[in-house]
Amino acid sequence: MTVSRAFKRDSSVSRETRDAVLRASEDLGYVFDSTAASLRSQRTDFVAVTIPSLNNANFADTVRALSEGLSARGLQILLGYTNYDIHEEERLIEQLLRRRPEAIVVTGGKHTDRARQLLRNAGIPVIETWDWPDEPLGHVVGFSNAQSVREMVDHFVTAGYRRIAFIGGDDDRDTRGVERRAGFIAAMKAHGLDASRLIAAGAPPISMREGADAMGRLLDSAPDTEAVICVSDLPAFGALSECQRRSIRVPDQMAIGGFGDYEIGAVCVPSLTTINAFAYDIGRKAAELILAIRDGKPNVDAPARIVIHPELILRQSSR
Amino acid sequence: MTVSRAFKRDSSVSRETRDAVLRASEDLGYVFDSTAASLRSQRTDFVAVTIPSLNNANFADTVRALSEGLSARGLQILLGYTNYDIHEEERLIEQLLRRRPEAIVVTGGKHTDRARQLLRNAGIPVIETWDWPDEPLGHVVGFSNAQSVREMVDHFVTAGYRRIAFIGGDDDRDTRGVERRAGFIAAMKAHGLDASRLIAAGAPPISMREGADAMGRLLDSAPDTEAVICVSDLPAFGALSECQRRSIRVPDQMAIGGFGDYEIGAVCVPSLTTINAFAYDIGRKAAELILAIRDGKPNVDAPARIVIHPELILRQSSR
DNA sequence: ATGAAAGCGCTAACAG
DNA sequence: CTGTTAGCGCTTTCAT
Repeated sequence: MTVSRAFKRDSSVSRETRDAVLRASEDLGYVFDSTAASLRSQRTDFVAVTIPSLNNANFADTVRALSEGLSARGLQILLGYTNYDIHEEERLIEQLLRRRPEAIVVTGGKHTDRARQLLRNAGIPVIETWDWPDEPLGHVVGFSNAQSVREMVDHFVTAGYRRIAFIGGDDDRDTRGVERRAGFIAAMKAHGLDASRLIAAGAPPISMREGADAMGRLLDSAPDTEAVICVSDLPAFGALSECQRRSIRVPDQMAIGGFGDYEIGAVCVPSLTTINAFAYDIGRKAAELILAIRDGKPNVDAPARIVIHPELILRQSSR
Repeated sequence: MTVSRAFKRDSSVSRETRDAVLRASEDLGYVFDSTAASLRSQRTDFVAVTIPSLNNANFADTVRALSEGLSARGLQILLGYTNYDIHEEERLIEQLLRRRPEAIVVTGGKHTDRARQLLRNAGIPVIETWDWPDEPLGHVVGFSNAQSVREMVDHFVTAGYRRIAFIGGDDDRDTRGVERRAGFIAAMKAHGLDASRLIAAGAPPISMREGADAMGRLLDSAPDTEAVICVSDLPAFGALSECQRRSIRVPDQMAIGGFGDYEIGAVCVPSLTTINAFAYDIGRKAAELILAIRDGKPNVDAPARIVIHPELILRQSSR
């Protein structure tokens, strides 16, 4: 018991005793066993997190913020990626819950029925992010992807663009991408404009290369297009690069909009008009929420609805 | 016991019994407790992985390959990031080892003395990656960063460039970056060339923006520079963008080389000469090694020395 | 094919 | 400030 207390810096162990314990541990090569501690105390200090892909700077920012916020309090992230597939997500959630995390943060608001049931029954805080679900499972830190793109379309129309295309994924796995496309279509129709210039760039996540290829097809098939909105800054940069290869001036001959405010959009020439979804803030606020619930803050009984307001950033790729 | 066997698909449980158990579990909302299983069986099915940063496509590729290779065998990754700091790495390794991972994969070959001791005493396979340490702790899947950059310098010199600069970090935290700079200096000196055009771009990881700023300072202070080699493709792209802003033609007036073969280098205009370090292969081979050791393959008693051969990729940013 | 007994390494609860 | 007892939920081992 004294060793146990010494390791968790319990104030009832004298300084000398604790130092002696820690010194002896170092000599013996003893390493504290969290597995046993977790079993007995029923506290794992794990927070499970699922993201669609590791190779995405937006989600990486969210996870980084979560990690920074939670590690300060001794919580460790148990990370899994779903590859943009809700069935893979279901399997992953089942695996993660077996580790008895104390909270779970998922990306997106669309899940299989069984995943929803697993999450509801888990008895831990569930936080859905990067989305604004109709029927949240618990807490939400997110925004409407459709609404964000609608605002960009509105801006483009106000700026005088009429023949606007959308470059996105060619299947419905990326639910945030689907929402963004739906927002594009709804906004175009609201303006009485043709919403049929939809270019399928490949399976999500859409890469720079796929964005470039999609731009090539768009220029071949609908050369009178005046502007294109892309599902993320990555294909938007690819589209820009294709314009450069074809000596098409951006924004004079073609305006381009992206999504996500990736670093590349701020640095490239011309810089990219985009939408900042505040990826880091999403993670930071999710971490704060988890810690508040853990501390039993009085007003956290009701599920939180933390809304992020994505910001339209106007840069050189549009006028 | 029957429930326990049913959950691990033990053949000695009849089909009907197993199905009944699984159905009842679903009805009751039972979720298997891996913590208890781990404690009793002394097998956690965890593999610990440390990387400098989550927001880096190269390391993300390595982790993705690890994850894909290991999850097929039921192993879960316990990921931590060191923020390019070996003291942070020491703290992280200590935390991770408490979870009793069955192997640990670390990025880099430089660690604090205490971290080295912790890793040696852990009694699990240790794999150092992305480096070629003088005194490996165990297994290695990596390459010499210095040698890779030397080859790029050799190529640039053969192509006729003489006044060559290097853009890298301004402290020694990123040990791979330090190695790359050392390789640059050694190669320049070997050719009898001036190796003093070293631009400090900021604290690692060096961003696109920092690369652009560094290029600006280089052009201001040493406008006769003919070529620049960057510690990664990210600052290399930033440097390219700065040249574009100043209407400096690449590669005619300035050649640029990067490192890491990030997607941007293949897509941007002009495309970037770079070095492919085969990030995905590093993770894949580390995963294969872990599985081979786990299966007790006969010839895995000696520490593995798996060498990756980075490849120089010549593109439009150099001639 | 199924079950009983013991114990993995900690910590909660209680005692002093 | 330190120690004793019991037990977290599984799996190992042995028995039937």
